[in-house]
Amino acid sequence: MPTDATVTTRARAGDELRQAALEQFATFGFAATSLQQIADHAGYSKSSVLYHYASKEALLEAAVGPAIERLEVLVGEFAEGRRSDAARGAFIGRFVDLLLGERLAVHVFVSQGHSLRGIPIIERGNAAIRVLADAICTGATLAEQMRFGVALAGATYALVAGAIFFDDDEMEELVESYTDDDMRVALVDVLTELLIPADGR
Amino acid sequence: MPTDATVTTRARAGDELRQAALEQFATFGFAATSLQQIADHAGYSKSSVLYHYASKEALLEAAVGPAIERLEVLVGEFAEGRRSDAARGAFIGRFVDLLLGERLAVHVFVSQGHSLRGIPIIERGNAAIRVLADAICTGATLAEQMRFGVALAGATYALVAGAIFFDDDEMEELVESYTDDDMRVALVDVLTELLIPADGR
DNA sequence: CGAGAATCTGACCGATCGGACAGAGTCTGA
DNA sequence: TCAGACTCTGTCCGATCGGTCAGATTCTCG
Repeated sequence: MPTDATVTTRARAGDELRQAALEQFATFGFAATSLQQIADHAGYSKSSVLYHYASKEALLEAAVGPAIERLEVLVGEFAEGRRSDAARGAFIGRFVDLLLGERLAVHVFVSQGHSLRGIPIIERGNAAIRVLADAICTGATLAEQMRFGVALAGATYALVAGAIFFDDDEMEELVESYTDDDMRVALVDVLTELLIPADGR
Repeated sequence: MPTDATVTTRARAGDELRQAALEQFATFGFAATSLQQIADHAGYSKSSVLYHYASKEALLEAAVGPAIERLEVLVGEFAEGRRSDAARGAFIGRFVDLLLGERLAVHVFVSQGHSLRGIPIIERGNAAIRVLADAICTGATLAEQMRFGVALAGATYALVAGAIFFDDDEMEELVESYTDDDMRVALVDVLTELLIPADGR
C-alpha cells in the first residue's frame, strides 16, 4: 500500500505536466505550444510527457476537462429551471465563480474553442455553450439576447483575458491590488444589473 | 499606362491572398494556419504567397493592419476628450462600427493578440488597448472599470466570436436573419445603457 | 518584335513537429 | 533478494513547417 508520500510523488508528475501544459496553452496557444516546450517548462523530458499522456490532445483534455465539466453541469441546471429572477441570480454567482476558479482553462477554451474544433473535449464545451445560447435565445428579443451575450462574454473576456493581458506589464500592481473577492463582487453587480431588471423595463 | 482591367488584375492576387489569409487565421489561428493552406484556399501556390508577402508575419500584418489602424485612431481621439456623455456616445457608435466592419481582423486580434506578442502590428494593437484601458481606469472605481470592461469586451466577443461560432451550425438561419443594422442598434443600446448612466447613479 | 520587369511555380533546404520505441533506473511486494 | 511493474529518458522516424532559389511564363512598353 502506498504511503502518503508516495501518493504525492506518484500524482505529482502528471499534475505538474498538466499544469505546465495549461499555462503554456493559455500563453502561446495550443498549436503554437510544443511538447518539448511543456516538458522544459515542467522540468521533464518530452518522452515523459508522452508517457503520462498518450498525445498532445490527451494533455489538452486533461488540462481543460474539469472546467468543461463544471460548465456542463452549470449550463445543464440553468437550461431547465431558468426564468425566475432568483434562478438567474444564482446562475450569475456560480458562473462568476467558475470564471474565477478556472481562469486558465476558461481562457484556453474561450480563445481557442473555435479553432480547436474536432477535439472531443472542446466539442463538449462548445455544445454546452450552444445549449446556454439556446436557453437564452428562445423566446427572447434581439435586445435581450444581446444583453445576455454581452454580459456573459464580457465577464468572461474582461476577467480572464484581461487579467492575462496585463500580467507582465507595468499595470500589474494596479490589477493585482484587487482580490478575487473584489472582482467577484464587481462582476456579479454588473451582470445582475444587465440580466435582472430591477425596474420594469 | 495600365488599364482598369490590368489594375484590377494586378491588385487582385495580393488582395485575394490577404483575404484568404485573414479567413484562415480567424478560423484556425495564426500558428495553426500554414502558408500551403492559405495558398490552396486562394488558388495559388505557396511560392506565390511568399512572392507577394515576404513572410507569414508580413501576411498577418497586411491582414489585420487596417483594422488596427482604425482602432488606434479611435482610441487616440477618445483618450483625449473623454468624460462628456456625448463623447462617450460617439465613441460607442464608432466602436460598434469598427467591430462590424472588421469582424475577421478583430476576431484574430482579440482571440490571439495575447499569444502573438512580439509581432509588431499586434504589439501596436495591444498598445492601443492599453491606452484605452488607461483612459478608462484612471480615476474610476473598480465597479466602473468592470462596467467598461464587460461592455467593450462583451460587445467584441459576443459579436465577432459569437457570429463565427455559429457560422456553420443549425443556428445559422436564426443568426443570419439579423442584419448588421439590427445588430448595430441592439449593441449600441446595451453599451449605452452600461456606459452612460441615464439616471443619477 | 523584343528586352526587361512582373508574376507564378516546383524543387529543394534545414528546422522542428508529434510520436514510437527500446532501454536504463527506481520502486514494490512476495 | 529478485522478478516485475512503474517512471523516465535518448534516439530515431516520417511529416510538415517557413523560407530560398532558379527557371518558366506572361505582361508591358519602346
